[in-house]
Amino acid sequence: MSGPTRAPTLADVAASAGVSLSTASLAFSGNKPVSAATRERVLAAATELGYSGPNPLARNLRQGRSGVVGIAVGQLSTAFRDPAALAMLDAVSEVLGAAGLGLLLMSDDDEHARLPLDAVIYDICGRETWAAYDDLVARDVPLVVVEGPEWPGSTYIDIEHRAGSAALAEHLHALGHRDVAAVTLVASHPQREREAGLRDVFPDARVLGACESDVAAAQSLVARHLGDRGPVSAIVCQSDVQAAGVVLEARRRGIRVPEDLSVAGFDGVATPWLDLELTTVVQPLADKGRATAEAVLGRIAGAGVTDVVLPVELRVGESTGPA
Amino acid sequence: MSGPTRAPTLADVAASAGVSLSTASLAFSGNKPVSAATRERVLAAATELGYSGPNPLARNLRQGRSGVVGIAVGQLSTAFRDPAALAMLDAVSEVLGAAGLGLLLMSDDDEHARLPLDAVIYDICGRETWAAYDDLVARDVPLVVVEGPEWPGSTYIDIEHRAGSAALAEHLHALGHRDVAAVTLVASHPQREREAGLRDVFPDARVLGACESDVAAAQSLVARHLGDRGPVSAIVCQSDVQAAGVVLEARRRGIRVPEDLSVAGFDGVATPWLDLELTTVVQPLADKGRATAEAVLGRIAGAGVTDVVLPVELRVGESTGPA
DNA sequence: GGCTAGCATCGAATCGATTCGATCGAAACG
DNA sequence: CGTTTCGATCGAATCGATTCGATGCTAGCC
Repeated sequence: MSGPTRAPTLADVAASAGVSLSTASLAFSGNKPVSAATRERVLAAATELGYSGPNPLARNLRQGRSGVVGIAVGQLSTAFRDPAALAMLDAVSEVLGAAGLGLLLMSDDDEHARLPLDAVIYDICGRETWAAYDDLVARDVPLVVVEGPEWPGSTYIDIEHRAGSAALAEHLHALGHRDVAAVTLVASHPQREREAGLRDVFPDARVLGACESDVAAAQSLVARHLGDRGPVSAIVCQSDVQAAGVVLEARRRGIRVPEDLSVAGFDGVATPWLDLELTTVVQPLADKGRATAEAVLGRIAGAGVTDVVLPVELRVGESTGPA
Repeated sequence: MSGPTRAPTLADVAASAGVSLSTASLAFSGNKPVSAATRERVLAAATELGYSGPNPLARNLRQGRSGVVGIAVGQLSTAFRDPAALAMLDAVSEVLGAAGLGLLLMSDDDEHARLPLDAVIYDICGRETWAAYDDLVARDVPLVVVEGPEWPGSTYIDIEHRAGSAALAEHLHALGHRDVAAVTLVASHPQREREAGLRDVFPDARVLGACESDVAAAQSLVARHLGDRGPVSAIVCQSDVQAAGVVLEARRRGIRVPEDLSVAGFDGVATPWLDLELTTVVQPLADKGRATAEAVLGRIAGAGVTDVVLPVELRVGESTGPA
């Protein structure tokens, strides 16, 4: 009938239903009881006017919350290439989704200061600095840091990097290995912890080099550096994906795993393209994600900071054997 | 000095700087010129009061935009297990991020009606129905559908499924193959197009079965059904990840690729854990992501619907050979 | 019958900015 | 010198809801 008339608001609905704005609001939100008849009338008026529910922007302003939680993951392209990151993300999303919160991806080059975030999850992915951090602190946005360095005021979720790494090292030591090398991730807090665990058993373990958690990256790293520093009977990696790359590259060069070289991973994710089961340190990825999400919910609800450290478990597979 | 006083607002800053609220606003937004001296004064007052910039929730209400774009991907855990999805996501995020927009993950079980979204990308991932769709339409949220069925009012981004699939089929036909089977994705619009392309060349090609784009899923599918329906000299898959699973499973059973069986994929992503290059249909994943993001920007800016169909290209690798 | 409870509803304040139109001075111009 | 123009600033309206406190009305109780 009419031209491009503006979208109806709750006030229009209230007027059309013959009730006050506040009653109409209550009919939608259910925050206080409204008689069934009134609710009917309001909803009918809404349908007739083509009103599709309260404007979330307005509600957000009034309530001071946006319902959106950011998750900083460094570079998107590399962060999710590892199934371990996905497993955790999945659990985070599940818990937050059930609470009605959305999850917003933040890659660290972007300018996110203008977005309204109720909290931010900082999943370090190999970086210790992050441009937006100070800004978030200034804006009083609750922060939950996963496997990062502890920061004052932020909740801290972690796993037993050092103990897990040491348990794996002891396993190798018991097998008779003495010349052990590591493929590491780029410098970061968890990386240092893991190296410390390795050195608890092998004080002068060598570092072959650092690379991302990526099959191809590990392959080319090993290809470049395997012969560099004398004989090595075992290589420990910082992810199963890296370990898979090392196994594949070793085989390509005629080195048998585990007969000639033992290889170990970290995480405990499935590697279906590898025909042997990796020896690895299994971390509870889903638990980590859930703990992270629950920490977020707690912080949003105003609870204090409660850190979590989750246990890991050595799983001996077929990729390690006697020296 | 004082107790838990409420966070300062722009009005406080304006008062402290001795300017009007509107001038203070302009000093931050720069939407109209403000003298340098005034801006200095406002910013100084802000610093002193610990004001961390205009509240995004308030700005959002006023401007009617949230700066957040949703992306629906079905199940998170399965959607991003394929590097093709990640490559596209990466490009989307890059373009949207540059425009100051955030990307919010929507898994299809969640209730996202309460979130303020400026637009939604619908990356089908094998599903044709999606609970929130009607709601989004009712709320007039611009929709961009990637590889989905066309829906009135939504922008449509696609690739040449049928032509690409047919080109691959012709390649196999030229190699002498006559008994060809397909591993498919679950029923969906692109899946049907691709089957049509296959049947343009092999009218009675068989479907071994459908599974997700996942190495392990393809392996077990092939393990169950390879012998089911007589001899097959070539298997076409709907993703390189699936194809990798088929290659690995074939080898496990002593079937050589490509000597005994030709295997083809789709997408053109890297499969570093496979020691042979797959024959595949390469799609421009980054272009697809960019086109999607640009469509979103256009729709948010109020532009009309402009669909995009991107070309694909056959890449002959080492996984296909003479029948 | 008078008094108290309790439920449904309403009016008004509020969330924190952006932005339109008006005003005021000073510079530019003839 | 009078007038026009333009830039800087201000006041007030606005975005669209939620929510607090007050009011009216009905029912229950002694």
